[in-house]
Amino acid sequence: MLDDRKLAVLRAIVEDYVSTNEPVGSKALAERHSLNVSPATVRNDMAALEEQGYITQPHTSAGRVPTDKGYRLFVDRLSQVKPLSSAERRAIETFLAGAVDLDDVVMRTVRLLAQLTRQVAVVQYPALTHSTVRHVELVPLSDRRLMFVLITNTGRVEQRVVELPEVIEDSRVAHLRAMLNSCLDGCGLSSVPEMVVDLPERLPVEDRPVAATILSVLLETLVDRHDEKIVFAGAANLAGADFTTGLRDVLEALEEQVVLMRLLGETSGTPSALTVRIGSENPYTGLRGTSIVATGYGSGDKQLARLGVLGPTRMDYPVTMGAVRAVARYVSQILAAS
Amino acid sequence: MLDDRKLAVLRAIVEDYVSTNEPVGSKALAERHSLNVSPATVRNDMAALEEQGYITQPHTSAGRVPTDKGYRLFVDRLSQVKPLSSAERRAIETFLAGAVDLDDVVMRTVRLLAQLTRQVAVVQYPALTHSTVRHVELVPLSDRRLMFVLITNTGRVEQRVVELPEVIEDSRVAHLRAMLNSCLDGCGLSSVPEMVVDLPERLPVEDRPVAATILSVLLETLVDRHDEKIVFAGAANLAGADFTTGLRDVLEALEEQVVLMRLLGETSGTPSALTVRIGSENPYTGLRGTSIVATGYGSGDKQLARLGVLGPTRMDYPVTMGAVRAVARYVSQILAAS
DNA sequence: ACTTGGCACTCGGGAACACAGAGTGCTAGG
DNA sequence: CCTAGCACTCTGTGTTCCCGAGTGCCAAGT
Repeated sequence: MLDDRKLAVLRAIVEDYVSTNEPVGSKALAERHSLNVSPATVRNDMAALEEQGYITQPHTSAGRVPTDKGYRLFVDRLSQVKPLSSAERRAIETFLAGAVDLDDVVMRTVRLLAQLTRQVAVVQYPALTHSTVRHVELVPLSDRRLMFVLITNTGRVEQRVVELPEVIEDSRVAHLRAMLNSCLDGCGLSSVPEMVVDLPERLPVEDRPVAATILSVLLETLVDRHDEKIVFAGAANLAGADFTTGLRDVLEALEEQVVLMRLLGETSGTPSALTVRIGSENPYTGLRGTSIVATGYGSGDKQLARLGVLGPTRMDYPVTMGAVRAVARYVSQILAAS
Repeated sequence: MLDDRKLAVLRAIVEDYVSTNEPVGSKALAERHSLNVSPATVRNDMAALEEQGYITQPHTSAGRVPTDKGYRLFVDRLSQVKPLSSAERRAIETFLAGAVDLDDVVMRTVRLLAQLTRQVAVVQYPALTHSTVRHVELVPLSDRRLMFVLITNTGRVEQRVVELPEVIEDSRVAHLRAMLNSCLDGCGLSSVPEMVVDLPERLPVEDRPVAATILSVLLETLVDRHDEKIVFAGAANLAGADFTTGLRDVLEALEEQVVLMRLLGETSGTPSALTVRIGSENPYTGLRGTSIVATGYGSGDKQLARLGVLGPTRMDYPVTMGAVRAVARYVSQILAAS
């Protein structure tokens, strides 16, 4: 059905179209790529490819353009991820190494990725869910309010102000703090709720209301932040490209946490594998015309979160995939080290 | 030189051009606005206004368009800030009231402002400089590393990992923490350096190297973050407009912290006053064609930071200014209350 | 002295049109 | 199964033409 040469033709079409942004015709194809066949032959193959929906022509007698299905085949079978140059690797390394805290790591990552791919980069903050508690801190603000701070092993810090049901003096706060820390230190955030359920009973009866209040805020924090924080950068790279759907829709989608979330995708299968979503495969209507290349990252074996790149369907997939994979690896290293 | 009617004509031109986005001609002007003069008279006035550089025509015999100078006059003398509707006020209030922490406040603010003005909103995080220390926390991570956390009265949290020169056990950490807090609690960040200068001497000699390390990180934190964090939202609102300079430049500018910083502007005179920068008055070349409306905000009398809106020169200044002013006030309230 | 109506003038933008060129599909021959 | 040739079909571009909005100026009116 699709012999080797037809595949070669498809590959050539994708490559040419990506680099020129113009529909590619049979003659140019036969010349530029060493197919060793005549344009007429190429035309026959193209007709077959079009028949099966891999390419299409914008209007009669213009060149051919890959369809989403064509890109899909290209990504799955005709391309291989292109590794970065060693210069690029060094650049990544030094750039990421300068980060001072988690915010900084994420910010540098997203900018780096945007610059590397010349597209829009999207990075999700490391999930709380898979982190462990490193420290819990209670800071008295006034006699009826205190600030609750949760520090995780990935360097993330969550903070909330808690209104207390009663006045509480510092020594009791200190005691509570000690209890909380001894109970929670090192335990996974997902197991916090069960660890904490019988905590009030182990406290003197007069401390229980306060403890309950604090715990409810703690649990709320864990739940609230289940919708994780996501940042993006490189919107300027969209300026040149033209989308079927209009630039506005794309920008709007980028500012919706929820949409970004679904874009990066639920971990499908192996978390460290590259996920590619092409055009209409996309869950969000405003983003037909764009493709997403994403992957998970995380220290060691656990996947902490995901990052990726969004660009026009007409993108250089091998290069983009290479960049995404490389950046994910380096970030994972950095996070593991801290 | 510029009698009342000429000013009225200028105002009418600005208003019409802003709402229609098309050069406005003498006939339409005389009709729509009740100037009670003939088109010919209007033409004479327009000629005078053009002579003095307040308006210009894109090409011979098209309507007139305000110049930057024209907008400037309009803003300074011909318009008055338009207050928000009470519905809008309520919306602001409820939307901002739901914020749980500082990040949340800033995020909600910037989105709110973008939505309200249908333009790009820019918000600077409350400056560390004018805040005071609420608490300092030291969290042991391993025997040679600890996390240093600084909490300010505006709810901002700064964190750094500190590599220690020697192994240190928990009791000494606790002692250091107590010292730091008793010394720094409540004191303004700007005065931290002097407060801290003689601290090592008040410690047992064996703690001094460790204390010095921590203090140097503390001071570094204060300096580093002098370049404040800035966020923006509403980039999608740029999609429709066309800039003389190209959308790309605008988006690029928005991703440069430094540029944004200068955009919001150094506090010129009264911090709570509205600053308007129109087109070429702008410090950054890529942003000719855009105007900025900004103002300071802060709890009480101290200005903490600035926020504002960026849009095409052709914007509805009275409405935009009203929205910026209102949001700044509400944010100030929220911050003061927490 | 200012306002007004009249008038000739200027341009930009859209419609109509022709044309060159790229690209195609088809068919017949190797 | 590949190839060469050929007729056909488009798009994009350049040209021309014309309409109309809008102007500037002038002379007459208040």
